[in-house]
This record gives sequence, C-alpha cells and structure tokens, in this order.
Amino acid sequence: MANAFTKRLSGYAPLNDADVGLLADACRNVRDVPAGHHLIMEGDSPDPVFVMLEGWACGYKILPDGGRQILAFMLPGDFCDIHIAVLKAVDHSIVTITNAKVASVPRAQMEVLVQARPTITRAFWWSQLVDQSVLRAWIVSMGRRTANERIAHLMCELYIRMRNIGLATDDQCEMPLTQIVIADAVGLTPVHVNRVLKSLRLGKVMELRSGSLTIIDPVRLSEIAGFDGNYLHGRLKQVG
Amino acid sequence: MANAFTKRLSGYAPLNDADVGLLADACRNVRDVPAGHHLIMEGDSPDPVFVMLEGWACGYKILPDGGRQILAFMLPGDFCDIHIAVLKAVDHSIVTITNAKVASVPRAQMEVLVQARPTITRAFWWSQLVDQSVLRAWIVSMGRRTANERIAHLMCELYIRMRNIGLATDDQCEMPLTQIVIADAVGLTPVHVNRVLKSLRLGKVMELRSGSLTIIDPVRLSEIAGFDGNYLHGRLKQVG
DNA sequence: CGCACGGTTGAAGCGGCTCAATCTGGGTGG
DNA sequence: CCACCCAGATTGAGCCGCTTCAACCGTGCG
Repeated sequence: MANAFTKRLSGYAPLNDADVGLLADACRNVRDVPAGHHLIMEGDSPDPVFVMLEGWACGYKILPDGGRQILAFMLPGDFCDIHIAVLKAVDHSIVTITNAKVASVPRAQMEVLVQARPTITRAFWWSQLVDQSVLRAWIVSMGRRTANERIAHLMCELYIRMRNIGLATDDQCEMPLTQIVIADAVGLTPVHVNRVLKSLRLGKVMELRSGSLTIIDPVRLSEIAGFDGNYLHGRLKQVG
Repeated sequence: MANAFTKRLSGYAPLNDADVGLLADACRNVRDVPAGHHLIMEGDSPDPVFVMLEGWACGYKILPDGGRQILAFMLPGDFCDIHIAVLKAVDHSIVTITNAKVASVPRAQMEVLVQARPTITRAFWWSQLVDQSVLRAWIVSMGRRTANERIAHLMCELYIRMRNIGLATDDQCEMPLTQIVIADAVGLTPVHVNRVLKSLRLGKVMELRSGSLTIIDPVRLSEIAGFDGNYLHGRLKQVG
C-alpha cells in the first residue's frame, strides 16, 4: 500500500491506515515516463497533479536569452505542482531527469482528499512549507554563497532529502545530475561546475561520478556549505 | 472596515461582507512599530501571525560570515509568516524597514477562520501561491540575471505590488529602500548597486531618490528586467 | 564505425567585489 | 541657529572569481 508518496507525507503528519489508503488510491493511475520527458510545459493549463513515485524531475524556466534556471528538483514522493493548483497557466516547465514512474491525480480528487481528511490537509500544508523553505535556502545560496559553497549546499540538500526517503546509505546516494543540470540549478556555467567538483574531489570532500554522490568528509562538506538541515524538516539530523 | 489586508485578499477570492468583517476583526489588535524593529527573530517560536497594515518590512537570513540575504519584502496587506505556522522555530528574521502598523493575529484565530470560511481559506492559499511565485522569480534573477537586470526586475516587482494595493501612481511609488537593503536583496554589494542605479538614472530608465521610485521609461525598464508580471497575479497588467 | 553528448582542461576577458576616500543631508545637542 | 555627527550615497583604482571561447577526451549508442 505504501509508496514513496505516502511515506514522505507520513513524515509530516500522523496519517492513519485509512489516510494512507486514500492517498495510495489517488496514485493508482501511474505512468512510466522516460528521461527528458516533459510533464508540464510553460503555458499549459494545469490539470492533473503529478506525483513522483520513482525517478527524478526538475522544474525550470527559460529566459529570453535562452538561458535556463532550474527552480526545484523533484524526488520520489514529491508533488510536482500543487502550488499552481489555481493558476490559469503555468509559468515554468517540469521535465524528468531520469526514467520515472509518475502518478497523475485529478485536481478534483485532490480537493476531495483535502475536504474529507484534515490530517491529509495538514500533511499537504507541511509539504508546501518545506518546499518553500527549500526555495528560500536556494535564494540564500545564489545571493551570498560562492561557487564552492553553492554546490556543496545543493549536494547536502539533495543527499538529506534522499536519505529522508530511505534512498541513501551513510555516505552515498544516487545523484543523476549532469554538470550542465547542476550549473543550471546553482546559476553557474558547466565549465566552472566542473572545476568546483574537481576541487571538492581533490580536497577529499565528496565525489560525484557516474550518477552517484559519495560524501567522503561529511563535516567538511557541511562546513563549506554552511548547511543547516533543519529547514528540510524539524526532526532531521545533520549530515554526518 | 476594509484595510490593506482585506483589500489584498479580496484580490484573490470573492470575499463577502461577512468574510471581510471577520478578517478585519482578526486584525483588531494593531501595534505601531518604528523602523528597524524586529517582528520575528531567528530561533523564536512562532506565535502570533503578523499582518502588515502600513509600512514595509523584510525577512532575511544572516550567514556565518556575517553577510545578509533578504528573502522577501512585506508590503501593506501582506502576511509576514503564515508559512512558518507549524514549525517549531523560525529560521529567519523579520524586521520593519519603515515605521509601520502591524496587526498580530493569534494562531488559534487563524485556524478558526480557515475552518469556518472556505473563501478565506482559498484567499490564504492564493496568497501563499503568489508568495511562492515571487520566491521563484527571485531565484531566476539571482541565478541568471546581471546586476542591471536584477535591480530592474526587483523594481518592477515592487512597483507592481504597490500599484496592486493602490499605492502607486502611473509612474511612481514609494520605495523606502537604502542601497544597502537593495544590495542584500539582490545579492550584490552596495557599491555596485549604486553604480547600477546611476546608469539606470543616466539612461533615463528610472530614478530612485529619497525613498521613492520614478519610472521614466516603463517599456525599457521591463525589457531590461525581462519582467513578466503575471506571476504576481493572474489578472495583473504589465508595467506601462 | 562514427556521431553526439557530457566531462575535462587551458587561456584570456570581464563583471562585480574590495578597499578607500569624499560627499551629502537629516538629526541632535549646545 | 549652528556645529557636529553619522548613516547612506558616490566615486575611483585595482583585483579576483567566474565566464567565455576553444580544444580535446571518453563513452554509450544507433
């Protein structure tokens, strides 16, 4: 019955079996989508809500000059777009990064869940708050952190989120991001991302290779990042 | 009966007189606070919800190295902190920028409003969505825009938000921000903010002087900014 | 095989930072 | 009413982190 979605939400509110059942049922309509497939395109009118069950996706916006800024990474259990529930048209796109399993839940059914189940409402609300905290943390990174710090911080965030849904070991997790994707997320060029990753590797801090992250020195890493994981969830432990 | 708060929320959902009455009543506990006064300090446990009725405030976070990153500007009618409703401790601070009138609403009363009035719930939800869109727009700015573009974009955002609550004329509005505050918001140094403002002034695009913004060439300004105001509200008009 | 895409490395340029000095205006005490 | 003060605004000079441009490598895949 439980899937990545219900697991994540259980972390936010004490869902009982009936709640979990309803949520799992809402996710019954599952699609397999390949990497690089768009779930939502800028300008679409938002209809179903997408929930990631397996695989990674990201939301991004294209600028007039062709540049791309990634706004969020969606991991298993994450909503892709509750936030745009009421808007007429979406102002950004969402694309899968890996092959993925995605559930699509009709808006109407979401409404029903929210109406009927206060605990589910609360879990949705929390989920939203956490997403918003992540956005704020990104702003801090882009505004005031150097390239090294930014990348270290992003790796901390993603590692902790992966660990939080049981997809990380003590010192590593999957991290299926190309250097181009990382660059578009942290606001740097791929070339510079490459140099930063090299220096982190040579400095024996962390290693990102063939789609997976290995944290060699967790203390150093979170020092460099200035990482305080609390924003991801009240009861999260620190890296290391 | 109506105040800046009920006016802003009316823009998001069709509040009836009873709704407006309840909201206005919730805001009955008003305090006058001077500029530079902290409404919330990092580490506080969040109790009342603050609503700006007059004046400006901003939320920010201090980094280990002493740097400051501003995360949001709060204008009349804005919530300061619904988002942190459920968290144990706040991870950022909120300080007034000008003298201000601030209503504090007990959390319990907020809950009552949300339970009893679906339209109010919807308005809160919308308000939250708009806030989140603003955060995303900031990420785009910090990640992919130059200093000129960033500052132009911020000015567009703030002008439109001011106009939206009836506090702007065709070509100007109050903008009580020092260059230091702007620098902390857009992730630049005050020195460079100064140079950018100078170039925008000399280029006859806009002028920021003694706490007020004058838009000289709205078309150029929004071109420079790459500004698309839709994210602030479905039915917003463009600058100019 | 060969193409395409991502990773890697080097060299040169530039946007924004740092450091530092001067100017300005509003507030304050005498 | 003036002298002073102080925070913010302004300007200049030099520096540095990141970008740009360009080449080359490695590898998975049609």
